Amino acid sequence: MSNDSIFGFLTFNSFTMRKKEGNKEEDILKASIEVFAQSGFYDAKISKIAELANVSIGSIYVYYKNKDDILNKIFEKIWGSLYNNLDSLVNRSDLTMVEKYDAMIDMIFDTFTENSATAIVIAHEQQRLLLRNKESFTEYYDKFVGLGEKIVKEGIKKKIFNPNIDVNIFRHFLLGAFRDLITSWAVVPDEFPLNLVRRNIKFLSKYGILNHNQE
Amino acid sequence: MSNDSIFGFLTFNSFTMRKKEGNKEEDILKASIEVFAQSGFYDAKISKIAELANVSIGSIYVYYKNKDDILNKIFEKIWGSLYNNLDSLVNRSDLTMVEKYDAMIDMIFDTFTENSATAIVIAHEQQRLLLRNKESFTEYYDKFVGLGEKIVKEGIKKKIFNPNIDVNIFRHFLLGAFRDLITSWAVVPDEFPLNLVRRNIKFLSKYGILNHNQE
DNA sequence: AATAATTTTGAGCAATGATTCAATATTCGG
DNA sequence: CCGAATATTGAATCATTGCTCAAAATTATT
Repeated sequence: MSNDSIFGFLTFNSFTMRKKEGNKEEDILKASIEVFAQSGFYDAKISKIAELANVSIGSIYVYYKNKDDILNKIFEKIWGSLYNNLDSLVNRSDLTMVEKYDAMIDMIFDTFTENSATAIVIAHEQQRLLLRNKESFTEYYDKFVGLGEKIVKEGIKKKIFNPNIDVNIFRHFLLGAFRDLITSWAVVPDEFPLNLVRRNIKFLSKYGILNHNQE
Repeated sequence: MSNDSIFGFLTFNSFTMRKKEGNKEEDILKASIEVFAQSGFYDAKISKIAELANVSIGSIYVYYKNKDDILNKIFEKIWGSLYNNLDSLVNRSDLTMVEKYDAMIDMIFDTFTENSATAIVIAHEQQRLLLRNKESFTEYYDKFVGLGEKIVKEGIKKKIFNPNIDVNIFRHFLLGAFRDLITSWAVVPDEFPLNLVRRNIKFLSKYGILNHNQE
């Protein structure tokens, strides 16, 4: 009974506790991302996910409540990651506002291109989920957006960004543009060389928001 | 036999031809747009559409081959309308390039805001349909995009627009931004006053593409 | 009014695919 | 190797809903 401890009451009945093999939970999530990206949420078959994850159908329901739950976990994970990355960026004082803005774009860009299947899933399903789940469908998504707006507002206060721009509208403008471009890239990568897309997003969005270019 | 004429061979067997009442075909389309916008294509029930259109379930299948067919007709109609409007704009020689560009934005904006439910349907389903139907899912959509690119290219040739911008990327940038903003407006109109959205789209997109603002 | 043609109807068929759960397999401490 | 606890399985269940089609209703013609 080597697992005994004075804090034993805090642990799950820890002896005769069988360890789960491999990491089915993660395998299922990865497979789901692929299948959702390929077929869209509604045409995605649980059986196909099970097959791809090398797991039985029943196992899926051990780790996830249902099909929707899988989708939610996918969002939770990617927006959590984006939030954390943006969080460590937002308070850096060694960057100018423009550098910070560029870094934000790079960060979003990198995250999505490194997870292109997830990007497709988000591009396809997020709008619908936001509607269904009117109030905050993901804690992290809201936090992420909050941080993004913070950067833009800071830029406005420092008169680097155009104060006539509505921050909320700019947010949708940028994320919307992002979404279409990332999806297009993920579907036909050859038509959308990454460097080109990144450069264009930066240029187009920046010179729409910089004070620079006022009449 | 008052319907007889020397062109009688051109008419359908015109006697004993019963006229259909009202306009079920259109009623069904309108109801579908509402239901699709409300619930999304997959959660939309044919029975609900029938109810809203004041029509029996069976009638729907007289006018449309199946559920997908209805969606296609919705796209065909809105993109056809957009194409026609843009077509009469593209060759006008009484406008400067900037005026023409602004008019294009206004035209898209007006069409979508006058048909906000359709706008939501497009925002939600188009990506998926484009994927599924890789090659040209709507004749009019492709034509519309072609005209849009023509305007931008003309602007570039006249050195009004920045020649370093990739036209294809700019197209996705603009339409993507549009999509998110129109959807957001349609869902929570109070948070997105139309005039403000329109002005911001124009400003943000223009000053990203005008030669004006180069460093 | 009778007939014929067309339109409308909606209960029920059929297919689909998410989810369940009783049975089986695996692991672990002893 | 045993027994207890946990993990895995996938055939069977169950609910859902798109779509069909035989019957009923409507309209036009004579």
